[in-house]
Amino acid sequence: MDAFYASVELLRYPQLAGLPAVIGGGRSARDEQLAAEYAGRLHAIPLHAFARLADYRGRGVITTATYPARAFGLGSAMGLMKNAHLCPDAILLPVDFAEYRRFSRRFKEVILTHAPVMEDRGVDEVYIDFTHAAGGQEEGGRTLAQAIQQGIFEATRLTCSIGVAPNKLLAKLASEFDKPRGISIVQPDDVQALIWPLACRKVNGIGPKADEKLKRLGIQTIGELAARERPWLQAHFGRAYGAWLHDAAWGRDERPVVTHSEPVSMSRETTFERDLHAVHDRAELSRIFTELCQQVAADLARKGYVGKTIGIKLRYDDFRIATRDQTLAQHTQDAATIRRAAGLCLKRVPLQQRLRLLGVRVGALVREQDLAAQQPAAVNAELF
DNA sequence: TCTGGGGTCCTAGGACCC
DNA sequence: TCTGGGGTCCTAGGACCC
Repeated sequence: MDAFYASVELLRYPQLAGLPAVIGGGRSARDEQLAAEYAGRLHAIPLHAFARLADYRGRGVITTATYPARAFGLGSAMGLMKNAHLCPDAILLPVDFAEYRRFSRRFKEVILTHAPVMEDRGVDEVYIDFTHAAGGQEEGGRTLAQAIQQGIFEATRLTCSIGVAPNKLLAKLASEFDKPRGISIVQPDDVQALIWPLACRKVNGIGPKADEKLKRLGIQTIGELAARERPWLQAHFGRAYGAWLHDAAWGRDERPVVTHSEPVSMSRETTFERDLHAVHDRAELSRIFTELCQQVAADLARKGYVGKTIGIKLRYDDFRIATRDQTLAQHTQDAATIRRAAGLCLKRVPLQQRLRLLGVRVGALVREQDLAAQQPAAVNAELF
């Protein structure tokens, strides 16, 4: 989807069209106050919008920028405070995940009516298997891609960009060729001309660390990566990742489109408005900790899962991260049980330094009803 | 004036078992 | 005096993605 969060906000507030706006920030008490202050001042801005980016004082990042905001150099994952100077008058809107999820469901429903084999890749992205879908083989896939774009636009007034290719790796690269509203088709023979000139970082799976290392080794583009011998890459990046890098550079990818998957873990975490100290801010920290446990417990219950591994995550004021976890004898979704186990985890971690973030995670998930069916069988097995 | 939240997967060492 | 080989589970950290 093109600038998904921002596009959804533009549907609600068409008066933002053409203006630089960013989605991000949080919902702290101060955010709410700021919003109230602006409510009466700018008739064009909705009640809960924060208006000027320069006036924001929170610790958030930009999740999405409208295309006019991108022209100012604003983009996702940027710190809001740090980048406010790039465009002080940009309008800051709070994230509304519930709304984005509603639109996410709608556009995915449309896709499923055209092509039933779809892999969910998050709120704004999917892989679609065109192989056996109507129009999927016409005009190199363009017929189906156009039908999907049009169907999504009619249902949601949102636009998307589609890449059609022989596999997921290439399709993902192709989808970014012509944003927004683009359709790009990459055939197997196009790898050299269309893919090799791209920066390695464009490949899904080459992140900042790997890209940095590749650059140190004199490799900037995918073509330069393809030119290296497979064993050489394996010597520098490990057997598995080195081989994968080589395959990726040659456009090889055999992964299927996966239509269903089970969650492995659920977590809740929060960055504090100010850094907190385990001793000086004990009460506040404890309150937040309990709340996080209650939230995960509620998430588990709502979705019908129980988990066995309880974990915590801390981010210190210097941004270092520590995690601890503990596996229980039995699966649980109970807030108090999670709180107790998480509390024990917390005791195993150094707490001298100030904390920026606290998180609680429940892993080793099993569906609630599967567990009920499983347990008697386990008891029987032990009898023999 | 620094840098969100919710995930997945991989690696590597150690415990433990047969 | 000299200690295997394979497997699973647990734990901590880290890379990466949306």
